[in-house]
Amino acid sequence: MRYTQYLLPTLKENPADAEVISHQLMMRAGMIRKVAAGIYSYLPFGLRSIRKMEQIVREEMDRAGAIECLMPMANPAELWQESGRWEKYGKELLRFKDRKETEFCMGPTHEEVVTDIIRNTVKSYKQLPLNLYQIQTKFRDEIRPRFGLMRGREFIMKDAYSFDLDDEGAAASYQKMYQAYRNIFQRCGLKFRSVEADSGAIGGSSSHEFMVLAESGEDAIVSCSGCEYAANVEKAEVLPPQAVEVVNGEPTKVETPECRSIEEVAEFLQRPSAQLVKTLIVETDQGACVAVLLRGDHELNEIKLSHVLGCDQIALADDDLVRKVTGAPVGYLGPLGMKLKVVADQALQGMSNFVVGANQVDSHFTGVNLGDFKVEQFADLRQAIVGDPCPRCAGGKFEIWRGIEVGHVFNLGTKYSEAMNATVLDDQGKARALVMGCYGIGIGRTVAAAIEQNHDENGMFLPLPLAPFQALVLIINPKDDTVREAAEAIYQALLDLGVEVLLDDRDERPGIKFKDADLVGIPLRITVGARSLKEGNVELKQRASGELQMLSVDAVAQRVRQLVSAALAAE
RNA sequence: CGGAGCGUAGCGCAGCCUGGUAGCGCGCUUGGUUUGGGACCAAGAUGUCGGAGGUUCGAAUCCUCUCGCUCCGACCA
Repeated sequence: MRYTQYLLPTLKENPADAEVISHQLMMRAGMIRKVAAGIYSYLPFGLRSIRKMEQIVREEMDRAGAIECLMPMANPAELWQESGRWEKYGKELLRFKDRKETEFCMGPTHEEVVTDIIRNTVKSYKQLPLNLYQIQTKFRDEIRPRFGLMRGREFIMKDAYSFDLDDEGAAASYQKMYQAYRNIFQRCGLKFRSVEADSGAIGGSSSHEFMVLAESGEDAIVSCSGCEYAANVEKAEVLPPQAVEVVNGEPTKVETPECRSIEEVAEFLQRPSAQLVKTLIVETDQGACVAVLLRGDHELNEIKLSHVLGCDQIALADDDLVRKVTGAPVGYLGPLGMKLKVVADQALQGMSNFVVGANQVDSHFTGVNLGDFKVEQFADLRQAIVGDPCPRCAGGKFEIWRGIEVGHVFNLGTKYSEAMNATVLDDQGKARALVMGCYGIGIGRTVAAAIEQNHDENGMFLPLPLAPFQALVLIINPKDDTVREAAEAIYQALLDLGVEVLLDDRDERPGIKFKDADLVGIPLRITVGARSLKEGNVELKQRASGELQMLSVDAVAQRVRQLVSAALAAE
């Protein structure tokens, strides 16, 4: 491809609305343009990366035995009503009507459609297992789209759905996908972790997320320093504390004027915050209020709590509600005399003579012990933190990373097959609901995550398997016939060798070309200029490492070919 | 959804408070000089000032409504 015949509109300045690096760089490198909030066009250069990602995914899915199909973006409401999600999905589901006033939605995911296909076409266990996948544009009307391709409303996703007769089969399908996902992100050249995840509202027994490690990641994950355990912090298990000997104190009311936060109380009473207990009031989706006790220096994990309470959603009560249900102002709540149901983090079982709020302005109790009030239930309710002991091995400690969720594998069970009556006959001639799994990869998000992980102050350097082009031939001065001819020869040689190459044949000053080259980050740059050409040489620079090499005009194409092959083979 | 802010040339912004000929930088066009890390000189082109309504002799500027976009809010007891 010749630059002068291509569309690669680079920007010198960052667009005002781009917050994160990948968004800024994808805009500046002419990969994407915004059309509306969370909705982007993929310009030619960006599309090349997207297509590369898709192809890697496609190859690995095929290799794992999945079969590609393509389902429609427009889904009839009928199917969604059948699964019950037309009501449940909420505002993220973009709904619209056709000219006949029939209701539709833009598919945010395709369990309904795929289940409909399978129930209509698969009748016997002999046709199983099956795994259908597609690479397709999804639409989720996110509350707050942001970060460019990282969290758009319209985005490209690979989604796969497996169908098995029983749980063992489903587990095997799951395992295949898990391995395929590891292969995919490995091939992309990304630093990632696969972590245990909460399966969220979708339900199901097991779930793993694939996280690309990056500072800007929206998720926090823990991994063990000593073993393979890794989990989303939402899910990360915390071990119960060591039992302590309870030294029986007597609850004593103390004045704590103007001390509302844990820090203020700890400071005022001259105690570490780990000797304080905080009381949070949580409102469940059923409208009930519950008091939650946590050690002062710990933080609530709402996901864990919602599981314990058996509800989908919980929210911290606002100040007014707190006062209404406890009679006390925020900052001075405590379990003594609490009328609400009380649940406590298991860490309290390792505490004695702690401090709690007195349900009265400017007052706390010291010397409080578990026997002094009633706790409905103790459970693991807190957020894991750095240094927590590993729940799976002895001696391992938690490390915490930030990650970008690029893939998620779920075991769905029979939730959809039962709701939609997708059954096959087993070898006894009995109808059985299919056991399903679903498996997603955010295509655009993975490319964005790769940029988050691979950039410097001058621009991006996507790993070669994802880069739009593999090599760039940069002509310092296209008006110099000798230089231009040498560059053209190299360009042609690379094309003949099957290398994806961009020829920067623009009549621009060298500075501009170098800046653009760094910005767009094509992995291998061949600079052809009069200076080195005098010795019959050109310069080969690797964008990511900065490694520089002088090579003869005749040798450079072969060398590039080798480097490309090596990079693609390093799986 | 709550809170804050922004819509002025392709991009980044000033002008608005205090109403009176719409500006700057980059980019773009033409000519010339330059040419191994975002050059210089000269001459140009480009705007429904997001939209609608109002106040006024006069509105980018003041008022009302509206649309779009961005940021913050999900741990604080």
